[in-house]
Amino acid sequence: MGTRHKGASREVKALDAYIKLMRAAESVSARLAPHLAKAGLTVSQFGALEALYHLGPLCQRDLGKKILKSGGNITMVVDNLEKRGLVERVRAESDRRYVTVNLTKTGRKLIGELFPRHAGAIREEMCVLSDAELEKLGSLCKRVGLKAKA
Amino acid sequence: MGTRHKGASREVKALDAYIKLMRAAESVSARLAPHLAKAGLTVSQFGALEALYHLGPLCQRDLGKKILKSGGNITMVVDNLEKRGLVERVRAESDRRYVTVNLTKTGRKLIGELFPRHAGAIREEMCVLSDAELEKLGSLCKRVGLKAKA
DNA sequence: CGGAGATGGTTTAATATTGAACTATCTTAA
DNA sequence: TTAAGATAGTTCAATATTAAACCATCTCCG
Repeated sequence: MGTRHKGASREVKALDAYIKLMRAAESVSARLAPHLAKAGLTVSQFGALEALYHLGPLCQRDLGKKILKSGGNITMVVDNLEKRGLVERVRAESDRRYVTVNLTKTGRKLIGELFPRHAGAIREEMCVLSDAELEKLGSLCKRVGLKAKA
Repeated sequence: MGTRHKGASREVKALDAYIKLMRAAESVSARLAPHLAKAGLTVSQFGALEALYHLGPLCQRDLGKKILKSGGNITMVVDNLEKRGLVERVRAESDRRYVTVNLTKTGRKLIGELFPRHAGAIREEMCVLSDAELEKLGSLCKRVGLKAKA
């Protein structure tokens, strides 16, 4: 068997794994999103609140890094959260370029109640895998995801 | 150790795997998208062309199922592909509710050239994993993704 | 000091995305 | 045959998303 065939087979395996990875992520997201929608939150809005909840106040740039979104997008997501009174913007005194995003009392209450429920829903989604399989999946995904830095 | 602690540990594992799954999918997508953008295509547009290329003409509903998008979205994606002359809509004679989407000669040429290059890029993205690991990742993802039907 | 360049955020234009309301068409059953 | 219900597609409103242009601010020299 020549390298040409070997290369083709390798490519099929890579494509197949890639497609299944994407489908899994999309399927799980799609099944989880309605859960958040009931609380009137989009996935990004939830992600932002969750980051602020677990990491404390962040500037928009750091928030963007955490939820893997562009600067322009963060402006809009924070805009919408601010309109609903869930977060507030505070211009940093030391360096006036930075805007720190803080959870309001209302926002903290919402995410504090929602997060445990959402975590439960995620556990339900992943329940088809055993503990060992979850770890295996996590470690494989981590390597694929981090490939960028290589 | 009581069930409470066991349950919590299980939840942490599930959350951790979930986050890594999402990150991996987003990271790979983000690294792949610029590749398509060079050809002036978005991920959805590429997905639609690729489905038509490998499966033949499809009605919009089937196209939506293939690329996991809503009906309203398909209308727009096909609109934009049609504007660029890559696909054409044909109203079905037998049942006039259906619109069949066909690749044009231009569209077929584009996806025919682009697909192999894109597949190569995907292989590069997945190259951190061995063949066996790719299969393992694929099978775990498949089970998580298909959980919906359960 | 003062300009050059870097950095954080906003705005804008284009496309994506969904759910819901709506139109057109088909099917079914009374 | 015809009215009711199902189905395919479109439209609309809202938000997401990005890249690029842009403004404000800061830092670092010279």
